[in-house]
Amino acid sequence: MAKGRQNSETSDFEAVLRGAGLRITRQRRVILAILAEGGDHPDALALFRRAARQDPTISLSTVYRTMKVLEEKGAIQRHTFEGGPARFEHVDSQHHDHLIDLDTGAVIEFRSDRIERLQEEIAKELGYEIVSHRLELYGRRRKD
Amino acid sequence: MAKGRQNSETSDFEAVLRGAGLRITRQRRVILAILAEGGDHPDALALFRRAARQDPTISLSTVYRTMKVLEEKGAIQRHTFEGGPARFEHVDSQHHDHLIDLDTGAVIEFRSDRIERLQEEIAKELGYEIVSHRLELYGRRRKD
DNA sequence: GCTTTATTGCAAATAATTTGCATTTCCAAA
DNA sequence: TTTGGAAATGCAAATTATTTGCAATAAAGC
Ligand SMILES: [Mn+2]
Ligand SMILES: [Mn+2]
Ligand SMILES: [Zn+2]
Ligand SMILES: [Zn+2]
Repeated sequence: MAKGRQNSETSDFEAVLRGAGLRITRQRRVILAILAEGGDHPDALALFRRAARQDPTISLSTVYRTMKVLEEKGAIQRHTFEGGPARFEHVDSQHHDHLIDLDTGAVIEFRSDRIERLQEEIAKELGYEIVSHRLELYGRRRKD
Repeated sequence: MAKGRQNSETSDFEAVLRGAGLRITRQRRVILAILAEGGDHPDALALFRRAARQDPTISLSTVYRTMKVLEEKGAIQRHTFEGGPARFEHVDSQHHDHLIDLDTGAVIEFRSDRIERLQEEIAKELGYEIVSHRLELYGRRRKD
């Protein structure tokens, strides 16, 4: 199941690259596979280290460059949670926002159609069209 | 009116500093006055330049250091809008979120109790207590 | 005024990310 | 298949934003 998913995701990525007239290099394949499998939110260095296990010739520059180009193509998303470097995630499923556990650093995903709708309303009232947004909750487990 | 406001705000700041056992220096007074009057969201460099007009001896380091200490004391807020350095604002009125005009860079403030409430609900459902949050809308004026 | 200690300015250090350039690799046309 | 040229890579150096060490300065309380 992870295997099947990885393959299809990887192919999606290749489709994205090809569709954008970009080349499919060994290092891009490795990086993309990691993002697709992982399902988490690694930063550039984490991504680099994981990638280096599969391809020791890969460089941090390439990770950064790949993230930039993939972000432009809409294949990944870049997050900059408070304090800390940018983190990346594979864009496959629907949009979601994040809750960061201040104690563990865990990133929890959630989605609220009501909030999404309210944002649109607010923007409209102000005479604006939303291009993107960012909603992050920072909190701690409630002890009951 | 701007005069009266400035005075009271400045005094508030001094109270915050005094209360925290911090010293009220010439440079802090200048920086704080600028934030209180301005009502906008300058970054460290902008703050430094404005401050330098009133006190040419001020340094960028001091601006950064002052922002850090005031943030810890809750007297100011730090924002990190997409791309671009941290920006600061005086905390006086009630909480609000921001909409950034992608074309002009303008920062528009808004507040929605409904969204605030929904955030709480979501966190609660996930078993969390919100400590802080960040909601930013990025958009452009709608042409009608 | 004098003493103590926080604060400052300056320069150097750090952290994250980007960029210039020579070299390698992809890929599609032959 | 081979091959030519453009795109991508690795490495080192550059940038950007912010922090920090340290000697000098200046608040605050006496
Ligand atoms: Mn996510
Ligand atoms: Mn604001
Ligand atoms: Zn959202
Ligand atoms: Zn809010």
